[in-house]
Amino acid sequence: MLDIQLLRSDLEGVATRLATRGFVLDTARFHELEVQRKAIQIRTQELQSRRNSSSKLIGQAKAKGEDTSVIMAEVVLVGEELKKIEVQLIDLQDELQVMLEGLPNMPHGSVPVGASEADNQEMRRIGNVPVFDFAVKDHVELGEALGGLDFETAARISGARFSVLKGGLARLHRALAQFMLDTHTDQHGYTEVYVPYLVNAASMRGTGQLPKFEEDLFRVPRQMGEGGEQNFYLIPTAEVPVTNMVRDEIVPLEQLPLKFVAHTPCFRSEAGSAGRDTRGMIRQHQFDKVELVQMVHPDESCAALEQLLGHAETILQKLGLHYRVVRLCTGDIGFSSAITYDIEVWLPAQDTYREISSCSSFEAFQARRMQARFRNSAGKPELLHTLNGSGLAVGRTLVAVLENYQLADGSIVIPDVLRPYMGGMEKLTR
RNA sequence: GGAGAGGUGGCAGAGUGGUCGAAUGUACCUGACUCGAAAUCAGGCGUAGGUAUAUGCCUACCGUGGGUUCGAAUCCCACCCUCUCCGCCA
Repeated sequence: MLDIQLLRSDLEGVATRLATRGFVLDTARFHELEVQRKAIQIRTQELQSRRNSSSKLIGQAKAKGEDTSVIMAEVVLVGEELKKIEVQLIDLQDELQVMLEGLPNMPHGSVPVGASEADNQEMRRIGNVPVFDFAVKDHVELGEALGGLDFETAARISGARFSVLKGGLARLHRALAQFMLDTHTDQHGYTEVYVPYLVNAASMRGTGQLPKFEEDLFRVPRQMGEGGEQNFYLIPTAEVPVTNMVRDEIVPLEQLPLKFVAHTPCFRSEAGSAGRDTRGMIRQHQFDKVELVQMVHPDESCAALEQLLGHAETILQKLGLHYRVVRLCTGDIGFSSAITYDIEVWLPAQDTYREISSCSSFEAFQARRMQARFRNSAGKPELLHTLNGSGLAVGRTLVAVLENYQLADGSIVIPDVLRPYMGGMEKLTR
């Protein structure tokens, strides 16, 4: 959420910056609502003030045993007008709130201006494109031939966009997650957390998935007492539960930065991506991810993003996978993000780079929605900056390992760093 | 699932219809005492919003949402959450 004070003081400036990401801010409507809000709020507060002081007088008069009928008749009139005008004020404030929650974050000044993916900037390529002296197979072919990847059974159990892993492949998947967690906790200073996979609407609102992106989520209806209904939502990323750990909290300054890592499944409805990436494990309703989350002092968020990106890159480097880092342009960054870097890993069967991590700084956008604050050096509560990034998407990393480490006979060499997690196994064969 | 207790400021904890935005303690800040510190004493110290720039005034906020009332932290209703005991259970 953007700071409404900023919209009030520099509406055109905000509109200009949002325009760089293709968002049209209805400045006329906002201005109109603000004018109305101002007038009605002033009137409401005036009436409230009169009611309060009259009521106080009634109390004093009654204490002295004086007659209060005149003043009480007066304050009843005030009360009647108040009732009407308060409804108007609430409606206006609701409409402003809806508008405000629908506004995306403003891109950081360093983000290249562009309309789409095509305008993203490649920052660097690390490692080399592997060369094969045989025709490479994709991960589906490799996995099925190894007897460890089974989409048919998954379809029977659940449907499309699910997978079943077996034997060595299931273990390799687990090894990857363990390796990532250990690296981030032992070498990068993150605290491992285990968190709920079902969260409430307030948490989804806090990180920005709600109210705008409900169709991307799996909702789990939940009957509460006496006709009350509250939904749970399956997390689309660990970002949601982990970032919301500080919702409505005031973190002591000396505890910053907070750095958490979590390995969780992620659930996405993939509405709107029908027909895309239907083959294989690239785009699934359920996948595992190791997520890095930081809550930092506002002065530190840019540096923290570079560090966090480096932490994610370390995993790929240790696995010996070729990748590139892309800086997303204003037209391609996510709704809540101020800056985003994508890491794309090389997939030889597709002869292309595919996103395997997305690292973002949200500045105060999520913190403002969550009321996640710290106590600054002056002793005043101030909004935190939040960041997160995949470190990495486990399913896609498995795909990358299979495709990049395949041999001519369809077996897979286990990367050195994973062997301790594989009982010393060097090669995955049928 | 059953029974009971409770949710108040950074923390602890009073407060059962009017001078309560809220005692008290503690933490924190400032000052005094001191060579300095501790102790002690004095003062200050919630969040958000409006107005607009005045050390100003006003409004809202005591788990959440409704209601009663001229007036609600306080009374009524519903819900959520926490704790204790019993039952069940991985």
